[in-house]
Amino acid sequence: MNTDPAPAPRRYAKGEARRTAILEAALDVFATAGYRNGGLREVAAKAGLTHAGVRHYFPTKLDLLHAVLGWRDEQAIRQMSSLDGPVGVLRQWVEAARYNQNAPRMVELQVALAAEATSADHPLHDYLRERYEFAVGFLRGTFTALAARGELADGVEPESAARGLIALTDGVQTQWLLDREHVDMVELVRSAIQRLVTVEI
Amino acid sequence: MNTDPAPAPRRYAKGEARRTAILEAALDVFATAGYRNGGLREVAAKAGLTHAGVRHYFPTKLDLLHAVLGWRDEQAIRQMSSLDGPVGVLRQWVEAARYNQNAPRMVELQVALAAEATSADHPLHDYLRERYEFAVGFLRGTFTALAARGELADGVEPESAARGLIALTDGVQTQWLLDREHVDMVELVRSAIQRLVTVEI
DNA sequence: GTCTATAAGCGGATAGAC
DNA sequence: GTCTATCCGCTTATAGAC
Repeated sequence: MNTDPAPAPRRYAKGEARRTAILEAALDVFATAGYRNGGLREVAAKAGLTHAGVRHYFPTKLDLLHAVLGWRDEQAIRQMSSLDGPVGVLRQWVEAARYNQNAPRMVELQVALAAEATSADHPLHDYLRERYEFAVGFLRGTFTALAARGELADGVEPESAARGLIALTDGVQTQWLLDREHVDMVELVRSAIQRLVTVEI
Repeated sequence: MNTDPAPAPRRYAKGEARRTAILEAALDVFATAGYRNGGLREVAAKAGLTHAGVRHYFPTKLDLLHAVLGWRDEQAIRQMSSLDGPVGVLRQWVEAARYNQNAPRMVELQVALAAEATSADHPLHDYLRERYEFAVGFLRGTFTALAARGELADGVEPESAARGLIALTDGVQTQWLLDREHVDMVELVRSAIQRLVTVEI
């Protein structure tokens, strides 16, 4: 009979390392060439295997991209949700901009993706819609909570403040990619938020 | 002998008229079918000549696109500059958003272009950089003029207000393309501007 | 630049080595 | 479980005539 204790539910070390290598390669490729132009074979080459090997971990190309984006989304959401209140959320929003300022590839990916997934027939169209819907709802809730505390600036409406902040954050990325020396994403996002609330951000 | 007075130093009327006709046709075609799908023959037909005729004025399709964008920029700038003051400029900025709301293909063209011309090696990279540089300078001047009139909201700095407004205007387009029913570009732009100034927009 | 035909490359699927 | 070799159907890129 088996006297061993139940094995710990761990992932296989080699597989995990490969997975990470593939995700890093995919981020690089998608950020440079975009989702449509970036190829599985190029990702595979960067990760040191064949395209069929990549598909062992990520059955479809879309699964791969979702994995890349999902990791980042999860992290961001977890960080913002763990904060003690709406002010913390907005401060974390600024921190996300700071993080992006050190991850130009990720910014390129996001900008490229947002543009190409605009077409209704793009495979990521629905994903992106849901992502924006979630973000708008999340920020709308944040601004509503601030309104209840009386910490919202006069005339600020939660829905349009949410959409506006997201829009500005997106647009700032384009300007930053075009001229990184003269565009300060963090300060632009921070000052925009500051204009929406009465508390110090 | 020639008794006519010396001709005024003017451009060739026919060539200029043709040029304008082609640009109008190209704007229409690109805005309707997009840059990739819009064909020179369709542009030519709308302008009343053959595709070879179009190429006489614009050697390549990219030249034509560049000319269309520059032409449209000039028009927008002329409209904004002809206004009696900085408040008029901001109101015209809102009107530009309203115009875009009726030209979805044009918006798609702009969004796609802004993203792909982000790469340093894109043929329109320099054009886009200069376009943003000019727009930032123009709006910075507008906000500076408002500051001199005491019509700027507290804590608004012209440079970041200019970059922020441009960023928001860009970002709103992406959201609108993803969900035209729930995104009101005009109101989002207007309310953002309203938060920057003390006068009614 | 467009058109047409051809070539190349893509994501995807399978069988099997280890 | 991990991964390669190889194939398929399809889309896209390319070349040459116009």
